[in-house]
Amino acid sequence: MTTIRDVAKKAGVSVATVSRYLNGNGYVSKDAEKAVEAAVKELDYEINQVARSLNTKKSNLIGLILPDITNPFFPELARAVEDVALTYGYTVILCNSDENPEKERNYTEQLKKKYIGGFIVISNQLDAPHYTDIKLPIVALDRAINESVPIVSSNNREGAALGTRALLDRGCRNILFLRGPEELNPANDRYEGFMAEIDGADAHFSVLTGPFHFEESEELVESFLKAHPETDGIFASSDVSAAGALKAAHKLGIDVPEDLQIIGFDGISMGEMLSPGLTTVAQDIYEMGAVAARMLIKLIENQPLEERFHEVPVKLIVRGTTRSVRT
Amino acid sequence: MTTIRDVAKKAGVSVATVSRYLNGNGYVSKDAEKAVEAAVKELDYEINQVARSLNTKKSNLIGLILPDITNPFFPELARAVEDVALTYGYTVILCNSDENPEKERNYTEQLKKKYIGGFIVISNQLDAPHYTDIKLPIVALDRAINESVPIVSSNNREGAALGTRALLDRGCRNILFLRGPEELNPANDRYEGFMAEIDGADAHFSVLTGPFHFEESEELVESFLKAHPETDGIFASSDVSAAGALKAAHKLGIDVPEDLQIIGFDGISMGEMLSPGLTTVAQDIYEMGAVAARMLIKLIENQPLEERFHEVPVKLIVRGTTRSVRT
DNA sequence: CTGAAAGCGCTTACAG
DNA sequence: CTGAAAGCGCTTACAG
Repeated sequence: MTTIRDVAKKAGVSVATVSRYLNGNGYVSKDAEKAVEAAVKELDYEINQVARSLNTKKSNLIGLILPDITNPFFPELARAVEDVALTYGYTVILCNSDENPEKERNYTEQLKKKYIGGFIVISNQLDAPHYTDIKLPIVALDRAINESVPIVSSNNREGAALGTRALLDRGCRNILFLRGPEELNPANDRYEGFMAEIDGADAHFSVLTGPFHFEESEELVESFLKAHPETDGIFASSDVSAAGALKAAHKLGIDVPEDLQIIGFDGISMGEMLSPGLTTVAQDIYEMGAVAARMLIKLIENQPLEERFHEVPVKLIVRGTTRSVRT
Repeated sequence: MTTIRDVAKKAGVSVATVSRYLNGNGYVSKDAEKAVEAAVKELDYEINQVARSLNTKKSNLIGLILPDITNPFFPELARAVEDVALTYGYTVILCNSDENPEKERNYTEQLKKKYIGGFIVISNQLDAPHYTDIKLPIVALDRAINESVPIVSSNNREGAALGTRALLDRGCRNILFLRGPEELNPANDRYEGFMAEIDGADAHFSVLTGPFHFEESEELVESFLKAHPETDGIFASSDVSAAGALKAAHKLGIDVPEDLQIIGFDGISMGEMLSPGLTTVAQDIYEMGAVAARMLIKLIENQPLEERFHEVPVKLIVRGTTRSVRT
């Protein structure tokens, strides 16, 4: 392994000068610069990040804390984070938290010992001490808690209004809203968006609360549909629960979209694989991850943030679970 | 930040003794041990991994190199790797390669500078110099290349035979096999398994080669089905392409499973969300990732490996895209 | 069994 | 603009 010492020797300067050259700080004369540049190239020198970290107490590691990469919403987010991290020379550590504060704390503690640069976190525990006391840059994704940490999220409220309107415009008059977990801010925002839009509309509606889970959604919807056969529209606040609703409808022999229209929320790729393809309010998941990563890196590098709250627009993707608009 | 020096002072011993105690190597007297233990507890001391790494030229980082976390096969694998890594005190770095050798090389190079412990890699490039010359433990997943690197994979051949037999047993006599990319070993093994089983069976068959991609599979199957309406069974060598086949069938108004039965391969969770639910040859994806992680950690810690080639069994999960067995 | 000392490969005041 | 030197927080022969 060639070290900064080897480079210094070959270039005929001190290691301090090489270090200054490498870091682009401090003064380095043109001559020295050239000599070092040549030596670096000739020796194929690459800096030892560990040694550097020990001095600077920083590393180019960033931590991505999310509930479970197995949840179809997260892989695309992780991909985006990794892509931009790579661009800026950072490396990402994957941390599945299972929404468990103990696991989250364990990660933040362990990684601080590695002088990790900062965290992107998707969690409901953002006000827990291991985050508030962390003294490291962090950016929240998807789930806002308070003003103190920068956040990027979708416009969930507007998205829900969009989906609701879509159902209404397509003639639905007995709508079931599948509401997500009450401890999730995005789910609550979607609920509010739905309520705001349905309010005053010429339609009946019901709300069912449940997790963003396929089987449970399927069962929930199946029994609801049995009890309320007049239901002609379902707005699920996640694609996975929409898939559950669709499956329930199929099981009951209900024609989608003729007799029942379904709209999901998220825009995960599974949506198009269903039959019929799932109409959904799509988040720009990749964009969310990319923006969050860029924000975090700015924070790490002490650059100013233009905004501490970034909202990514949402759009309706119309596929087979809805009919054409009635005029 | 409290350092080993603080602990030494408080315990009234030298830093060398504290270090020995911490690493459990070298002799430490009972008395010294107690004193250090107490000091560590009292000061809430935790070792600085970066400083340690600089000395040992090792870290408890492991790299997971995979094509794209966005491909539904990989998240569960990543989850398993992370789970066992955590158990052993390791941390995983996520690397999306896009099957691009340049990106892979870049990761292995960059991470070596961080004294990464080793890699778990899913790649077709295992014989590229950046792997063969790496001088670091690596374990291959899913795709074997040669004897030199330990590998864990599914019994793809047997799995394919299993799926083929399932179609035959259920009365299929005109079978389409959706073969995956020819550069993928697992895909080839599945092809061989299919051929071995179909050979001599009282059935016609065709083979279509294509990527494990939803839309392309859908298009491929749609035109095939138009040209060959007598097709009564499709065995796709991935769940995603099976989903494409199912969608094509729906589009053409073909009754699945009455007139056409479909079996996939992989066992990803999307399978159950389809309607009807996808019958599939399921790999134990989590187990594969877990075994690979355990193997890698053994390698990193210089423990003997019982086996350099681990094959994880595969099983048929029967859902709605197949009928009951004809007797 | 234990400690002083050198060393891992960098960075950063400081003096010149 | 540059170099000598101390230091980041550990580990590890080596001598005792």
